[in-house]
Amino acid sequence: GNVFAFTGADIHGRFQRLQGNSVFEPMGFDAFGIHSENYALKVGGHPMRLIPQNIENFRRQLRRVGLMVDWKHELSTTDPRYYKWTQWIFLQLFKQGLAYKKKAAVNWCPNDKTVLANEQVENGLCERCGARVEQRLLEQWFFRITAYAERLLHNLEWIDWSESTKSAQRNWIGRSEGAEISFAIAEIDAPPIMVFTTRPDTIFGATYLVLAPEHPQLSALTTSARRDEIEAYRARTARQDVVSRKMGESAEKTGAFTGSYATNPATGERIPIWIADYVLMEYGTGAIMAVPGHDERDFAFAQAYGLPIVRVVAPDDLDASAPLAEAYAGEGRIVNSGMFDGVPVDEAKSRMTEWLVGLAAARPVVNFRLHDWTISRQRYWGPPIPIIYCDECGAQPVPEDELPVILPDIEDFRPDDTGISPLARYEEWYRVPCPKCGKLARRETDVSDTFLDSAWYFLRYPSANLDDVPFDPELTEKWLPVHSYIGGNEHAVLHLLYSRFITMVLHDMGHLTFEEPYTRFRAHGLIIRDGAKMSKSKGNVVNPDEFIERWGADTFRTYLMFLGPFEEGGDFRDAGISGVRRFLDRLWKSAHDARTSGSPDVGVMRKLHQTIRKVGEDTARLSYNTAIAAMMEYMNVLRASEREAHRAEVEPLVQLVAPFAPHMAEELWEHFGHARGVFESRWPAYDLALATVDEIELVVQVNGKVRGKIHVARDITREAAISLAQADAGIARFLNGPPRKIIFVPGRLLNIVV
RNA sequence: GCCCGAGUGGCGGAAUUGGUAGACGCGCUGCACUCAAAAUGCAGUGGCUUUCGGGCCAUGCGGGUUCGAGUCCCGCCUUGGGCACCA
Repeated sequence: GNVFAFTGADIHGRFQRLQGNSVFEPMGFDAFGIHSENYALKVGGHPMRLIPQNIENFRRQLRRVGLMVDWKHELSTTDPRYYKWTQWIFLQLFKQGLAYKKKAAVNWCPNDKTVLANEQVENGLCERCGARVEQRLLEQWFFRITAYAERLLHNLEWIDWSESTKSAQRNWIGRSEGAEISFAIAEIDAPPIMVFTTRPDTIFGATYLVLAPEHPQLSALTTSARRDEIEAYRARTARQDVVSRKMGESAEKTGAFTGSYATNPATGERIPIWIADYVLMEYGTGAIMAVPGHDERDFAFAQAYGLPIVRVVAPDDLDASAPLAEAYAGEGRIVNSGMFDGVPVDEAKSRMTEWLVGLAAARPVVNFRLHDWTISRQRYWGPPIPIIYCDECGAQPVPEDELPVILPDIEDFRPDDTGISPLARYEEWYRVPCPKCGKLARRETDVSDTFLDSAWYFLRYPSANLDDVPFDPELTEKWLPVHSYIGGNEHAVLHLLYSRFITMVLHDMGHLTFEEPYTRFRAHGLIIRDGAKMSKSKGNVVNPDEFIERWGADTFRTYLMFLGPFEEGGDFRDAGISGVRRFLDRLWKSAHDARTSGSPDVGVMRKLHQTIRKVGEDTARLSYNTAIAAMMEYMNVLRASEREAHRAEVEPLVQLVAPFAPHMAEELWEHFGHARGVFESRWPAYDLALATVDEIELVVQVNGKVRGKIHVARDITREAAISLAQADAGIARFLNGPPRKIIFVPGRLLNIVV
């Protein structure tokens, strides 16, 4: 999978270079994080010793694949010269108030013994190890990514990215427009309940309120008669883990009555306040107005507890008093809602919000699904968060000129279950003077999330060898933002979202002139083998070393690109590679047998220019499989001419194939006597006159069915085509009757309707 | 349930705007070369039918628009991915 992605990017880079562009193709290693640390724990080694060995192996393999990488700019996120600046970035966010510490319910992986970001939890399971994630109340560092939610969403409209990736980000950010509505409490003296809804138009149908079991206002609203039941319900739901709670969509709705009532601001009616675990504290205000007539979940709950169900929306063809057998969430007109009766749903949303705002009972609100990014990790293998806690001065940033805070080389780095990092066991490391008052203080012992390391690495590449700045302004201006980024969609809501956020922050602080890190992003597809995605756990991986050994790097690269559209991936079948090898062998042979005497064949040269055009266009849009097919097709023409090919017919093909098979192309280029490498040359230009087909097979249809083909000049006129078609015996026999209509598409077809 | 994407021969896949469906490759069949095999080269290869000219049917299913639909529209089915008791 890695070789597939890198090769695809490399071909693009090499192609751009042949186009005469300056290309910077960097490579780096991101080896901080749980993944590497767990590996070290498993094999009983130390990451500081193991990582360099692994990197060496990767480097060897990547070189073998033939990537045009500028190794002088290689970087490693575990290098203090790099993570010094990762810590610097933390401090920039801290300065802006975008890094803050709070105690909150966070995702805790009991297996990896650390906190995880929301983005690292899939269906309640740790994306890394698959353990069930628990909720723990811990004090953690957060990045205020939610402050950028609107912009992260908005910019998706203009950045040139794969639609699938943009769609994943949109879903993740999860913007919804609605209103926060205030429900006053009836009878007792308590502050109102705020609810969030996207359907303010249905407020006349709100027959009860529901709070999340953890809602902070709950105890004030629980009557003494109900206290025992409420407490019992809370205890029962609190015990359930995240997974079983969230999988409850189809399960029965349960809840408990608080004993208190609120007033519906639209109807003035007294409605009961309940708690139920189908309302989540993490979203909106942690409370909802229940509209059982028009919300599936509310409907199920109302049925279970015998609460009133009122219709306030009716489809156009239905009576307002028609009973509801199930929640109706479709289009229609407002009913049973006083002066709003008859208003279409869409219009009612804004009109009713306005009305409620006028009553001081509501305000328009936009809610996001996106949460702030938890970046603390209670693990060893990461950059220490550069903060010092002082009893007098509080949390103090480490002064920038004291960076990096070096991760100490310690023997026992195993994580434990305390929610505290292993670094906290090393007093000699964490005891430091307060940077402000000088009194004895202690370092933050958590490290930062690996995704922070990779959220800015592209900025570092051009400046990889500079030690006094994270990224040099001039170099950054010259090379960034990244013009072409190719990656996997698994990073859509992780790396790709985080790096956009960090870039925006640095832009807003004046460190960058651009606010989006990657102007063009293309998600590559997945390699399938034996009917499944290639993965170590499925045991269907291919070792590149073996294939390169047997077939050569050029054949391996070209085959990977030939198996399907690059952006969709493909089916890796071991046998299929032989066809690509055959093609490269034939090219090798043709080049060596090429004659210089005589002149090239006109027909072959015509095909050559058509091929140059197609390969160029296809390669530019990452349609590598069709580019390769076009070269193969040309090779077939070259061979079918039953004579030795002329050098002029073969030489340009060497340049076309060079991005795919660079090693062989270099050899052949030298064979043709060039003193400089093939990548010093320019992509051959095609002659438009030659590349344009001048004679075509005009398709002749009768009543839309193909009845014949006539060989004609490309620019044949309608009249000439018609008379030629009528003269053709094979076609004429279908023309039984005078033509009623004739369609002529120049250069394409003629359709005679009789 | 909502949002993206995909369904085409035995297989992987082609078909810029509606205009010859199946390019290219694998596999398969036959032939040449060889003592033989491999490699290589040549020819054939969607299905059914045929008097060997051809004819009919075919792009997940059912409708529609059009002279003409893999491509556009409506309704489904299957499948990959994202989100999901998100109000």
